[in-house]
Amino acid sequence: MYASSANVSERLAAPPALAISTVIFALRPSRSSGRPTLWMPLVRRIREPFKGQWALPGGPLSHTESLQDAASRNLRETTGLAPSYLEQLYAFGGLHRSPTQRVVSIVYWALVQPTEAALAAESENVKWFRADRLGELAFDHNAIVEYALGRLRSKVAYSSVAYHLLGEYFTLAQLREVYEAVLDRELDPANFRRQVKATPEIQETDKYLQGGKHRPPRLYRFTGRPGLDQDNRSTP
Amino acid sequence: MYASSANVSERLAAPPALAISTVIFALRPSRSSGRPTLWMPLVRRIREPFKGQWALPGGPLSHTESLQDAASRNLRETTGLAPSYLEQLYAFGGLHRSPTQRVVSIVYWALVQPTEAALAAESENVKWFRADRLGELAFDHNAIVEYALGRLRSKVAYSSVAYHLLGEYFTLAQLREVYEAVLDRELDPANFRRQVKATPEIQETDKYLQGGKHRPPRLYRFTGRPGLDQDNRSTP
DNA sequence: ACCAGTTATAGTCACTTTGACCAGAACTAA
DNA sequence: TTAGTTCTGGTCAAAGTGACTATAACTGGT
Repeated sequence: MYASSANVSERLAAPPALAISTVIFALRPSRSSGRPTLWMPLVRRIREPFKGQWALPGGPLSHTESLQDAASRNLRETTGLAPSYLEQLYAFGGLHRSPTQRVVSIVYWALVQPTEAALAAESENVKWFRADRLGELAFDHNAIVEYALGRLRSKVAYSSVAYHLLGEYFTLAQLREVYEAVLDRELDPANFRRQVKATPEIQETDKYLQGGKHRPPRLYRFTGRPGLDQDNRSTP
Repeated sequence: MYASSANVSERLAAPPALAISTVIFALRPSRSSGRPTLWMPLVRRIREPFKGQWALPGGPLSHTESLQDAASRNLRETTGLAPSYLEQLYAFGGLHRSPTQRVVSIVYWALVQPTEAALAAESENVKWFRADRLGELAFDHNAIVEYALGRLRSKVAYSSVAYHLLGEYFTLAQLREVYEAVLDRELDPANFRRQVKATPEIQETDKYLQGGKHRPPRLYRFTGRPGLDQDNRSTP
């Protein structure tokens, strides 16, 4: 790495290091209640600083890729995941984020669908955690995750990102559980249904989810934009 | 600068350059109508690339300052302004933003009060432009300004940033003119008044604006947070 | 002193949205 | 067949919003 072999004065002369990291959200059933909850993959640091601690997936920025491509590649390399939604979160550039060098991290956040998330590679150094039960992470990554959670909550409330946490077909109850998991409060099923059915991006299908213990609910699908970052189309 | 004295292979090996830029908004009376409109200061490029063209104020990131401090300093140095609001906008990192080297720009946006803006230094190389009548700017700065305008509009609509474009005391008509200038549409005075008076951050004073040609309007003040970036307090 | 002109401010009314709640429909399990 | 559960459509009151009307309060001119 850049600074690891340099002495103090060389480190001060060098430009700040630039890194890309990603906060990845996916739904998994809670062990206790079985209801969907937010989980995220973390990677174990194999070097100092913070060796052995868990951290957000990330890495340096290559010269031949855009910021978003770098985030996307990083996500794929570390977790094997392809996100259904990817958006820039924030650039973190505090002076003492890393004890060994000055690092500016441009952080993205991603949503992946449950089918993808289920077959995500887990290993000694890649593991999934409940977003509300992370331990102490490396660097300032706890603060970054909190910030990302805040963004996810506000975006779920006013835009239609929640669909990117689900597969192509879903019931309104499943969709409601997503909202409940993210917003951390219960929603009235009838009122929720009314609001969702008022949004034009929701399409009613002829299919029903069979196999449940009760009345089979109708399946819906989301017909909005493909989710991959409408922002960045205008912001290279 | 880093790459200007390097050859092609050295340039490719070097890490991407990191720059801080700022989009600065202030209100000034329009020449034609006299009503307040959005203006912003730009600086003239004195080197290649884009020598002679207008660009956003910006510069490299020093090692001893945070991203926000860098934006703040830059703003002060180039225009002499102290912002009343400052927030990170976006990190732009497309591959071909600059023809000579790979540059990642972390862009901030700022609001300054009219009293400040009035005594801002203008010179051969620093000039104010109407935000809706910029010429062709250097790099991708036109796109960045458009993005900043979008952010300003949406933030004005749902949060209380508009106050940072005004002084301490203001009439509701002045506040409405700010909203009209930013949102670019007329608002009903009575309904606007009703909404503003419903927000707890607005304080009615005993003072009235004298000297007008008509009934003197009451002065109000904004008692919300000091505007300097509540975001960054939690995001170092 | 009065009036015309203009803005400030309060209020009305219809319409929409939202939260709380109720009730029947449709299925499964026993 | 019945009990249990969820799905689904509906009502109702409260709150918010846009369009509009009317009065209050000032200035400037006659």
